[in-house]
Amino acid sequence: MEISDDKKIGDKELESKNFIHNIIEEDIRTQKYGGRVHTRFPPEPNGYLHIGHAKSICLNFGTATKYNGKCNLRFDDTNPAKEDTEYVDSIKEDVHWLGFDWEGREFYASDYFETLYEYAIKLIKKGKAYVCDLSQEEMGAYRGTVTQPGKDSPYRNRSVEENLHLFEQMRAGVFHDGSKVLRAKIDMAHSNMLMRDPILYRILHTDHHRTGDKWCIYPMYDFAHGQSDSIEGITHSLCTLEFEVHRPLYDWFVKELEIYAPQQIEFARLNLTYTVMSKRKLLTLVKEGIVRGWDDPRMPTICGLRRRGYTPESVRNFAERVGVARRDQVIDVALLEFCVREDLNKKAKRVMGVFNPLKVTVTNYPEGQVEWLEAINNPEDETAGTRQVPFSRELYIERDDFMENPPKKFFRLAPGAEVRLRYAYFLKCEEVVKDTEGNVIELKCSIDPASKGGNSPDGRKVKGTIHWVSANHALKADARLYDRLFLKEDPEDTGEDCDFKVNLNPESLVVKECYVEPFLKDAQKMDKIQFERIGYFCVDPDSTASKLVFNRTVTLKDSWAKIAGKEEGADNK
RNA sequence: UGUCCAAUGGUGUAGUGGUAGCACAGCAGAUUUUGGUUCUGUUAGCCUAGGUUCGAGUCCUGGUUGGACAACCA
Repeated sequence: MEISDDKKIGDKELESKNFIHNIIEEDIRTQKYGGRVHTRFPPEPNGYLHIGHAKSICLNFGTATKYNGKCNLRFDDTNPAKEDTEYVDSIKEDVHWLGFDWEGREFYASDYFETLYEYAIKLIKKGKAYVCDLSQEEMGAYRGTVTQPGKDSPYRNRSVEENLHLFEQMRAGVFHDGSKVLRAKIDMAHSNMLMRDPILYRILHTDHHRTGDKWCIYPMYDFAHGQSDSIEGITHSLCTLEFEVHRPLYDWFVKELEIYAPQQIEFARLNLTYTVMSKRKLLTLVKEGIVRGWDDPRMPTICGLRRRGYTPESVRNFAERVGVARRDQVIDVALLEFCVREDLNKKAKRVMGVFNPLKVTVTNYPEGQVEWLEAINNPEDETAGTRQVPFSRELYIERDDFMENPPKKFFRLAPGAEVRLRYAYFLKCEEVVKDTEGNVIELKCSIDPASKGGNSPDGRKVKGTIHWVSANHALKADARLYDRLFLKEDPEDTGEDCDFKVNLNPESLVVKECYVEPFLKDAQKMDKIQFERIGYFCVDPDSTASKLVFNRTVTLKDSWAKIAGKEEGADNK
């Protein structure tokens, strides 16, 4: 796979520093690893990647790039019961989409099963590991608690020969699942629970997605991860804070095994307001049909963000801006939204689309006449060029752009008021047509023919410019208006006996039919556009030749909504 | 009633003993054929009590608050 130019990593992302970079620069200075920098991104292939993983991906790959080092993609596949190639494929796609390349260094912990087995033998021979027959419940009891020391297993003092023999038999499939484990012999009274003779291997007669039925014993995370780092020559093993307590064990293994020692450095995982991030909760959303799947545009998964219309650059920029530190972080989702607006503002073509149509008849414009008017595709990018937009006697404008009794600061259309139709004419409202119930159903307006293109030769100013489409030329399309999935900043902030689902936003998806200009008829799936004055959208893969489907990525900032909101608040006082 | 980790504006993040800075959010204004963008200004911060020092956000000690740790998960 090639990485296209627009996915290349920008200089900006290489400039900033964090505490990990400080450590690395010191290590380079002291030649701790001969000046090498080698990181890795180590997902377990048991689920889809989310924005939190994106932070880790950007940190690991970005750090390698910054210091002319390397970053491996390594699948931590030591639990065959949960893992699958389906996830391997999606993870590779997502990492690549983000703009990173592992240059063929695609590794698997399962690649090292044989070496890991030999490492275990070495530990047994040193008297540092033993086969234990305690049941799961018994082992729990022997382990003690965080405030009380554990006690030694009765199997702790088996001879090296017996342990060797038993471990060989474990591998040979002599024992059934759960009947025996291999444990490290460390200290059952250690203040760190993980050092109380942790399990190295368990028996699992389950086929592995890569090694098939070759193994019926599998290494635990702690015995596999650090040694995999060591085998790959990783210098800085970056992981999240919850692995901090594992570090003494990580160091213990490389020391006892007398192998190359990478260093583990922990950083805070990413949390977002109005968002749940745990795999379990995301799975709940999918399984219960609350969202349409892992790539539902409301999901914080990378594939969800992609379908929502986020760009790799915007996600990378976000990862850069959130920073890397050791205190828990809850990032305002507004920062994510800012990042995507920032990128899309530079890239998205502007087009007009009407979401809540109100019919306008231009009474002084001849029936049947059509003019094609020139419109700028992107004021932020001259190379985006221009397009032609059809104008005719019958138009649709946005219902919100007309008020019969407007407040002072309302610059849009009102009886007797004049606005500019973008790229077209000044338009004046002459008459309001209502149905029998008093609802406004149509506006009869006139244009100033001299103002064609949007400026009047007499220098007359209008304060408002509104968007429109020609009724007979407009395409009907579906718009999926996405919003935050949860109503509360902290979805976990629930009453007693409630779970996060009580905080779901019932309007996180509103489907609307809209009218868009004919320019869009050739739009391709995943194309990103801005409907002027509305928001950024992308073309959903569900689109067909006969009907386009647009996903709202994010709204435009709306300072009118703020003003209007304040007026309303004032009225209520 | 344990061990470890953390604490800087609303949210994040810099500051490595010497004038607390940046981003987002907020507020005010300018520009504008998107009430978008852009630009300008502005509100707001070192958890606490001691100690070391000429000088402490930074170093030390105690406290407070928050987090992690008792899967044959990773």
